[in-house]
Amino acid sequence: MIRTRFAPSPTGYLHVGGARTALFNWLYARHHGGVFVLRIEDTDAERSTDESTQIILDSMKWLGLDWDEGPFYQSQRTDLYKKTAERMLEENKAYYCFCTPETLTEKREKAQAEKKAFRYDGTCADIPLEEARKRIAAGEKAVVRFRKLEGETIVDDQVLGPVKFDSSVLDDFIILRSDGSPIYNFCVVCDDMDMKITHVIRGEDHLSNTPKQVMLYKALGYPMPHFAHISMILGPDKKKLSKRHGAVSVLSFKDEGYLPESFRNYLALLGWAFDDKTEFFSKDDLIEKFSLEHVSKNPAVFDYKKCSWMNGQYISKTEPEKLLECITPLLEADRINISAKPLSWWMETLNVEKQRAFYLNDLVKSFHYYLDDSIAIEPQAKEKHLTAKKSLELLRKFLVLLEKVEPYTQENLENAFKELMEVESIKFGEIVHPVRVALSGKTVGPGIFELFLCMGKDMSIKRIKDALGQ
RNA sequence: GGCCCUAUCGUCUAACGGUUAGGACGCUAGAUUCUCAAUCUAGUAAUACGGGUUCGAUUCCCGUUGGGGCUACCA
Repeated sequence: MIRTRFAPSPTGYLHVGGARTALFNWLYARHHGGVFVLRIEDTDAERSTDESTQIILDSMKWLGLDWDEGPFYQSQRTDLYKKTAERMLEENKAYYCFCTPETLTEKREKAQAEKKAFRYDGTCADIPLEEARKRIAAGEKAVVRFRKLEGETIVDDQVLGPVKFDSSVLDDFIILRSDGSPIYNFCVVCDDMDMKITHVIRGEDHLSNTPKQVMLYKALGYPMPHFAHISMILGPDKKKLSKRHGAVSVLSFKDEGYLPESFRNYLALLGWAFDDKTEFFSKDDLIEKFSLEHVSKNPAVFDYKKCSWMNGQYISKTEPEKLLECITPLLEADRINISAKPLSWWMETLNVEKQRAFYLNDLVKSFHYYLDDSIAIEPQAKEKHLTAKKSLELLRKFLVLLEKVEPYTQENLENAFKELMEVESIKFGEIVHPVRVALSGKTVGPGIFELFLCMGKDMSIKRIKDALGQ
């Protein structure tokens, strides 16, 4: 049975990189009919917050990444870590260290000044356990250090292949703080073992930690999980993607009007590809086709343009019923009254407007010009099409014809335009632009007849009158 | 500084020793007797560099350079 896990630390929102890690773990588990575990790594009491945990949970739900077990909280599992550490102490695989943070910092700075790598010098490595216990009983503070293994450690990575680390680059690292709380590298091993994780899929920033963990597995006599490290996600400047680059939290994409399925699709394409042409994948496609073999090794730059293009593609392919459901809260937030129009009108208008929307918010904006009492005309649009005397004159004449259109159909609207074009001997383009700007306040939008039909006769007349200042 | 990962169009990527190096985003141009940021069509653009191995290297090996990561009583 394949078991994967996503183990974020709740020190902020869930960002793009974390989301992709979660996605790959989830996909791998689902593809193999395995189990996906969620574990919150909150052993850093200083930085972990409940709000962050909630945001992470919300983000995952939005992306549709459902977990089978958890969320487990490391802060509630200290017994496991303490017992394991105690066992290691007894077996002489770990030892108490009384060096103070101050002396350690001093030594580290000195090493840095000499441009040497700092490694713990083993000052306390030979203190007998009994003596150490007496000193602790007497009130001294001590951390627990792991006695590192000698020789070469090989991480057989599922994405990168075998990666060698020499023992000399590591030192006797701390597994328990002086207050008895456990350190990340130690918890991970205890938990992954306890939760029977078979595949550890995580960001490449954890690759350097892996030899430490491999040593712990060996020392503890635990079976080794498979490791798979996926490359970092970069910003346009090729630096690790961060706040500096703009929106990076998953929820901000939600707020910007992304559909979770499109965002998930784009995320999957960052570091993974199925073949040389397919790029649209439904949830089921992703589950069926995902494999670690097709994960690429090199870092990927997050392309906001392609991401929004993909969102636009999804929006235009989405059924209007579904779209209305998605934007209902947004409409309400914008005080647009949904019951002001029949459902059929919403469906028709959504089908028209979805064609060129990139974000759900674009859709919401478009409903303002259909439904608001009055609209603001974009300055540039007004300048270009509603300022020249001739434009206004034509618009005035068109209004007269429009009022007589009955019944209000595309054919009759076309005839109204034709009549004006003949009488004034003008081209379609000369009248269509002023009309469009009058109706919507914008220079771009749906076809003019679609716009008229969705807007309705009364509102169309009102918009033109408003534009003429009547 | 030390250690580790990595290198195909500007970007995401396909090719797993033999292809006119493919697709997508972007960009440019044309089309749409109505707009465009939509749509359609066309075009632009890449194997970082230097050595090997091989009949043959994008592909395998080594080095250089570039990019990234780690180097805490953070995760």
